[in-house]
Amino acid sequence: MYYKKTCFVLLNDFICTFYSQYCLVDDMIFMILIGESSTRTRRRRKKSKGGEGNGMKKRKLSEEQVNLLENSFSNEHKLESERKDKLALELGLDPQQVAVWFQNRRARWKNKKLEEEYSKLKASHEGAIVDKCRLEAEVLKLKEQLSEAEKEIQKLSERCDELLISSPNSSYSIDTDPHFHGSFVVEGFENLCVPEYNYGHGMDWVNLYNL
DNA sequence: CAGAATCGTGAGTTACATCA
DNA sequence: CTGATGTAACTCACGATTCT
Repeated sequence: MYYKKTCFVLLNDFICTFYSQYCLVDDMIFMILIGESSTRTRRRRKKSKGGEGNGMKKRKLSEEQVNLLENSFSNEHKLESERKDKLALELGLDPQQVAVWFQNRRARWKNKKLEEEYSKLKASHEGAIVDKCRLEAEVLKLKEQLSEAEKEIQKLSERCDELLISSPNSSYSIDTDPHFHGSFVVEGFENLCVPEYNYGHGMDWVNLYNL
């Protein structure tokens, strides 16, 4: 049986090759599809006028048939030979039709699954973008706060300089005042630890905490 | 073991039916 | 009537299994 089918396919291949070479294209014969995108050649099915010709007229499966097929598909996506024959008998269809239906149904199922997966990934991606925006806004806000703090420190530093210049002979000096040894505290920055060696004019230490 | 035949399947395509 | 869409049917390639 398959031998006959193979012979038919081979014969078709021969006919197609022949006609493609000699460009004898007729509505009643197969044509060769020469695709640019594909390396392999495909036979183009001829249009069946009124359901005659090589193939049976395409007919829609009844609701009952589809329901039964769907039921069977939900149980098992693969179709063994026995099940195929049994289903075909039950549905009054050709086993080949059942096989084709399962084949197409698997393709549809796969497409649907891909679409669902894509939707999930898209939603997750959009969520990540929202998070990113929120974090960027937070970073901006923190940078502003830091800038304000720097300005405040700068002001204090300048004030210290002024005090030193205005009273050079005063016994009240940074060197002698124990309050200026070690770290000092700026209002609102109690937890900020300033290194002892660098509380002069420079703001370099601040950069240590810069983002 | 090699090669041919057979079978099942995925991927891609075509043609037809249906609907807005 | 027409274009879009869904789907049955088809083609091809390929891997696995069976046969010779």
